[in-house]
Amino acid sequence: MVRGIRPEATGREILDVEYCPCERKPIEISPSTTTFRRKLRGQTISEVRRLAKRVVLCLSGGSFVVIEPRMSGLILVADPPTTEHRRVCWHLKPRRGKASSFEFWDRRGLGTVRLLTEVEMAELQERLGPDALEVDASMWKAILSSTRRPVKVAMLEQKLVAGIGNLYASEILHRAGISPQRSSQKITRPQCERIAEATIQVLETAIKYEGSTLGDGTYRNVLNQDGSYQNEHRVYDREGDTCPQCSQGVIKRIVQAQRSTFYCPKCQK
DNA sequence: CCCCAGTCCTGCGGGC
DNA sequence: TGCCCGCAGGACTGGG
Repeated sequence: MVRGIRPEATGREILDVEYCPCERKPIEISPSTTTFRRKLRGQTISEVRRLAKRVVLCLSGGSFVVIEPRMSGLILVADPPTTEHRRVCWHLKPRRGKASSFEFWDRRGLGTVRLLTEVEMAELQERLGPDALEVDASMWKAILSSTRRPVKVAMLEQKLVAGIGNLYASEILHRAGISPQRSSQKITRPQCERIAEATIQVLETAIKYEGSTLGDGTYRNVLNQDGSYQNEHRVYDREGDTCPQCSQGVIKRIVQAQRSTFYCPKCQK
């Protein structure tokens, strides 16, 4: 999302913000919609950054717009098929060859959009663990030593390590050859090395392939095009398939912390 | 502290 | 066919 929106939004002035043009239950936005609009108008987007699973628009005045898409949120710069799920729309000062607006589009409406001060932004960063792409083996060892929860559940805790989602936790552990049910505390140093390596491999490849678009059409890029990482999934949503790693195990689905986990009981120990 | 269930929403596909 | 149910790349809260 950041790579898609960055060339369109960087250096652009915000003329106006439209809030929930779709007539659905409003998504969470803060501060109030009127304050949000008033404080954004006339500001320039100086930079677009990623903060774990969030998209951050850095504003010229020193504040930040933090977009948290959660399950079904998207940022779109092309005209979407419908305006039905358009939740927030940013209108930009026209520039040749660039989109005149972009929007936060969210089918389920679980996503949030917030305007934060520098202090609030710092507080948010403090609540998050280190970014998953920056965590090496010794950091993983320290992180996983701090909890007794199953390793897959721990990997989803954003205060321990930030940026890993449910789908990717299963994929990472499969590539690392570690059971999702193993207690975090029992993960060895060599296993931490495999987790560090697999995390970077999976996340970087998923970014390159522009994410996973599942059956009901979840993630899409800013042009509303499907991603293709779903074709690279080795376990997620592949219950009953033969394990592509060991060619012997059958991929199993279990529930951990109320969320689906997929793994190969044969080669993940 | 840890852990779980419930909650916020909409929409899709499977089973009956 | 129609309906109901489970389930969905997430995160927070409250209670045991």
